[in-house]
Amino acid sequence: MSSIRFTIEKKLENGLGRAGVLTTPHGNVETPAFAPVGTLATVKALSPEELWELGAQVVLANTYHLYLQPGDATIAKAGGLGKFMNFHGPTMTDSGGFQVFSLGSAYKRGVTKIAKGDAEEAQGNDEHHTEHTQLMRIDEDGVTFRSHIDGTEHRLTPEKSIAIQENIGADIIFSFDEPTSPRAPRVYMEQALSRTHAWAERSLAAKKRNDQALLGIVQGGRYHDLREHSAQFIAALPFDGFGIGGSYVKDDIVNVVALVNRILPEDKPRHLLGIGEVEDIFEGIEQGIDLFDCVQPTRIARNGTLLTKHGRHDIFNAGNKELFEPPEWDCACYTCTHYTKAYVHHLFRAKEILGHRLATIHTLFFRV
RNA sequence: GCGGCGGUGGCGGAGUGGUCAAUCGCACUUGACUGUAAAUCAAGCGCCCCUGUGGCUACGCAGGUUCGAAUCCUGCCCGCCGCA
Repeated sequence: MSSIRFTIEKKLENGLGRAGVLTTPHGNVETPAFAPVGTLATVKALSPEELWELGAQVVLANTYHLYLQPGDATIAKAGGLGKFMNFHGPTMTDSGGFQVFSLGSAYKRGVTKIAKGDAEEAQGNDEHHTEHTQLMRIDEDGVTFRSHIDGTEHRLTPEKSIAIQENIGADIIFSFDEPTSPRAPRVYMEQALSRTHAWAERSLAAKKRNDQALLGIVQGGRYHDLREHSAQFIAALPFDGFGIGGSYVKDDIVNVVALVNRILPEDKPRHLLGIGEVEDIFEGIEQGIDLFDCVQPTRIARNGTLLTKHGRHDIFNAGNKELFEPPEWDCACYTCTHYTKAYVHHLFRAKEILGHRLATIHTLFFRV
């Protein structure tokens, strides 16, 4: 018996796309939906009320970060994530798997999970893959890492990740996985994939609470045959839904998603982890994705880039100085109905906090 | 008037005989950002072009010493401080 219910209400005639409703203990999510990322139990720069008002239905927080601070036991005492951060809607937590990548093979190397260029280019072996400064050490059983905050050593395993996520208490949780660099050698991706699969089974076995939905994560990097194998393996396990994770070549994301979604069971929700940008979302929806999360809108907004129908708008640029018009003319968000580009530009120049808030409100409204 | 200190790129401020178009910070210009190590990071920032181990002009002004001066000497101008 799953703690969530997923109902498909409409489907594309010739394709994988669908719209539905995901019912959780903390309310419904009309899918497809975008989950703003609130890593540390806060979507940076916004209050939960503002988040709700701009249309966010669900928030994703992070296991690794909340385990380090304030500690999952504290959140449990507070009554769980939603109560702790005063967000009354559905919540989810990533398993900490992504930090195996971001603090591991990607650490201090300017590597992201998405390789630009084409598939051919990305084939290049990553010679430094195993030997450079990183905060993670991976073995078959789990991961030993050093806190990026104070350097203390910690251990994360599938069992530990699930225990922490049960303490945090989100409605939807994820299995512990190992995303790889898009440039990692195939041999390494195969090893990582078999770990991810073993960890998926252990995550399921470790689960105790029955009021949380556990989603299994499909990996396989940029290799289609590995993706296919992974989708089949994960689909066969009794998860409440699925996450698609890992690394891609930019233009190939849509193909990987289509490939995986043709294999995953139709009646369970599918979450495309950490994606994405505007085009990625349109393509993902078309290929049957129900849920997205991504740091991109909140991060670029804080760094001065607003998203609009007409593309990116860098509010920091000098040209905005005397543009006394809304960031986007026909936008109904709080920022656009009350403030001008000139003002938001001024706030960014002056390093005023309100600038980050107004930029985030607009860009997240646009994305959601 | 005398004495002391000081005048360097938009600003602050290094440098005190050669490797100086000149450390660094700020400001400015532009770019990046995809399960947040991120209110972060990167590049540029005298002028010119064939964009380079390229050319030219620069360290208050004018002279001088030296193979070579932002750096030493002389005079002048300006600022601050002290004494008259």
